[in-house]
Amino acid sequence: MAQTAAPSRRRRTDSRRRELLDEAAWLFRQKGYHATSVRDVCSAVGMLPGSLYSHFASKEELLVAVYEVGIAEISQAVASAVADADGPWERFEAACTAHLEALLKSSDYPQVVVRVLPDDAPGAKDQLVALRDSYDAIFVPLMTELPLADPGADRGFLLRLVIGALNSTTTWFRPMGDSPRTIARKFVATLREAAE
Amino acid sequence: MAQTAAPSRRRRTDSRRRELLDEAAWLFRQKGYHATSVRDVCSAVGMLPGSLYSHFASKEELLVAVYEVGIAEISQAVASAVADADGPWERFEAACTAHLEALLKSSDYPQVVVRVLPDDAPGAKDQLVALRDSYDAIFVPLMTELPLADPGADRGFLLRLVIGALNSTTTWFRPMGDSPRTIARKFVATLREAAE
Amino acid sequence: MAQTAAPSRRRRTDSRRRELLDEAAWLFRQKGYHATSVRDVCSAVGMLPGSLYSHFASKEELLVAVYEVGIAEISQAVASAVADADGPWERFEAACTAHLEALLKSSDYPQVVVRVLPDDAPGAKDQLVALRDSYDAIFVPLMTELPLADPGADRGFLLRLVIGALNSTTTWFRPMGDSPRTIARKFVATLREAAE
Amino acid sequence: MAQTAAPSRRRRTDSRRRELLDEAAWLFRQKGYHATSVRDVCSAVGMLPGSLYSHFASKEELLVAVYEVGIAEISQAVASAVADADGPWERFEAACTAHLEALLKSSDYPQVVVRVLPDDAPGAKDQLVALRDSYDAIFVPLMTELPLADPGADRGFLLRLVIGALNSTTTWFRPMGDSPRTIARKFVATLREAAE
DNA sequence: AATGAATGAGCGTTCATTCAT
DNA sequence: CATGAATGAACGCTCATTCAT
Repeated sequence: MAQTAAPSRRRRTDSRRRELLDEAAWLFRQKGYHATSVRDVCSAVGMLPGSLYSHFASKEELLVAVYEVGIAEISQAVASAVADADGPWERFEAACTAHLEALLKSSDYPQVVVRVLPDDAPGAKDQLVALRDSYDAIFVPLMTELPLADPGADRGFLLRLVIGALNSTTTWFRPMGDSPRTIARKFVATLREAAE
Repeated sequence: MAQTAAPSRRRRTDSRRRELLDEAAWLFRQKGYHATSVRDVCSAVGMLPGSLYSHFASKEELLVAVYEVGIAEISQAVASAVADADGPWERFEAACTAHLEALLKSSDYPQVVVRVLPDDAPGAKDQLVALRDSYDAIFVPLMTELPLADPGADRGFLLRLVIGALNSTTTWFRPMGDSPRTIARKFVATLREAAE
Repeated sequence: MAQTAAPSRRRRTDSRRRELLDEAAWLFRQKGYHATSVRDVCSAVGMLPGSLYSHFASKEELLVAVYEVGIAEISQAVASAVADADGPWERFEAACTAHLEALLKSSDYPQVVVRVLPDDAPGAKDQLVALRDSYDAIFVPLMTELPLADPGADRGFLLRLVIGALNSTTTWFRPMGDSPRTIARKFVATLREAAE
Repeated sequence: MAQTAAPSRRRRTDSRRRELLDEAAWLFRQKGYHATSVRDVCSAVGMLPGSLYSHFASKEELLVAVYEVGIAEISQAVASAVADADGPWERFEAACTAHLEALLKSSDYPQVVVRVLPDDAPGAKDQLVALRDSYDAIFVPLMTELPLADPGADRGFLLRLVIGALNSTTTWFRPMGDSPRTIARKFVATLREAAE
């Protein structure tokens, strides 16, 4: 009974932080990092510019936090999709589907990872690169187990192209057209024909 | 006699303009549009910030000019490569090779087209989008004539993925590794196996 | 029984207040008043910035409190040194020695009085000036009783120069060089020769 | 005739810079470095805050420029006073008189050197210390040639006390009281009696 | 007594751009 | 064509302080 007080304060605090993150994710995705000012983010959640610094030490740290959520969301989506699939091609397609759905639906966070380059925040570059790498690592075993016609194919090379192709969908995807799932199916079908 | 003065003056002017373009291309490619200031560009060519406006009406117009050169360079490279090739797959591979070479070698201009999004310069967005589209148009007939296993395949969709994959090379390409030509050959070989 | 709680709590409170004072003295002496933030002081004692206001009404009042300790320490040192000395020159030298030792050894408080000007805290200026004056007053009788060669000398004027000279030692004193006591002896010896 | 155009522009430019310097000197002297904002300085000369940066790269560089003028003024005053005097004590007194007059009359610049500590501008500390040292160096030969009763006296030590005493006059000097010249005469007379 | 989120004002500085010279 | 001082707005951030908890 009496316990509700503390959690409620904590919840309100967390919710303010979350509001800032959500708004930053939206703006970073939409306008990019440099074109989004701290004032933009704060005024969108009804705060004064200085108040952001109760939650994040700097604009760069805010970006890192958005990146972390983005990577967490897409990583988790891919990991759980892969866990449910049987067979190497099926796992690969499941991963691509999950990747595209995370990227193209609802949440803004994963798109920030694609749009905002680590170079945009020099002081946080290493953290951002590490986060990106940690995600790419998920795909490596999936790629490795793929039974390709040419077993000596450069799979690291192919993986980079695959991710490049998938991420480029963010620039032309429209909700009215093919769904992320359909895009992924078409994409993998093309590759699979090539490989077998 | 008296006419010689004008051309020589014009030539000097053009060369200053070209210096600004070259420097802007280098900086936009390296740091992006927002992270590059008019000051950066001017001081790199030994000018004061205000002097840029003798050559370009605004920073956005400077970007448009860089875009134009970038599109012109890569378009011309692709067009002439395609003209020299026989057969649909050969033409397609020639186009991809020329695209990658234009993107990854020597000139900074084409990379600016890939790195700087039209959204970064709202006032020039339409021009930038039109330039991008004019380039993509070159690939459409090449894609159309490709003899795919599934003749009903969505070729517009495939084209976007292909260009996305090719452009993503800018983020990981290193001069010490595979050459652009090699990358293109591997890439097309994979697709060709898939298609036939 | 029940009374023991209160004193112990009070003691804890006092100790927190003292920690803040000590840290403020150190920082005001080292970096000056304006260059020291409330944050600096609080974080150095493991408090949050707002918590200072449980102990002091404002940053200016904190400065006043530090000043008070500084004046108290140096006044007491000088007074007790003077009490132990015989003869006007001896008393004067004892005062100078005590002044320099208070200023240059261990405690940070008296140095704050020298470094931080009353003007730095406009709202507390009068209090700070009064504290400084109360200290200078200790020297007045010592100066008055000094048997100078020229009995009509302007002793108020000399006193200000003496204190100015003594206080300037804070800018160049190094613990490895002459001790405060030695500096004082040399200094008074010079003056004494002049006077007699 | 035609030459007047260029100089007049230059003169106006220089005069804006000089206005900024004068105002900065006044404010730094009056309120200190930290308590004076760039906005204070600019608005006092009818400029916008950003416009200062056409003349000085930073607030610290503005301080350095003020310091330089202050050191130049007082150095030149002392040097020319010394050149006109005969005899070691006469030269010493001339130097003290010039020092005090430079410090206490008309110009604000030299007082800034006394009031603002090198520590206040960490990025410019070395320059400020070097400027201070360059001034002190002027006094060294004057001190060295002084025929003291104790020829083995620590003249470096005495010099620091002398300068400390002289500079402390800035805190209590009032134009209605003794003139700088009178203060210097009294001061040197005291020392001279001591020495001979 | 202490927290910590929030305030409101202000900081030093940079920006793209203008314009008289 | 180029200068360079100036603009006006905005930048990321820090400040002393408040107050509900």
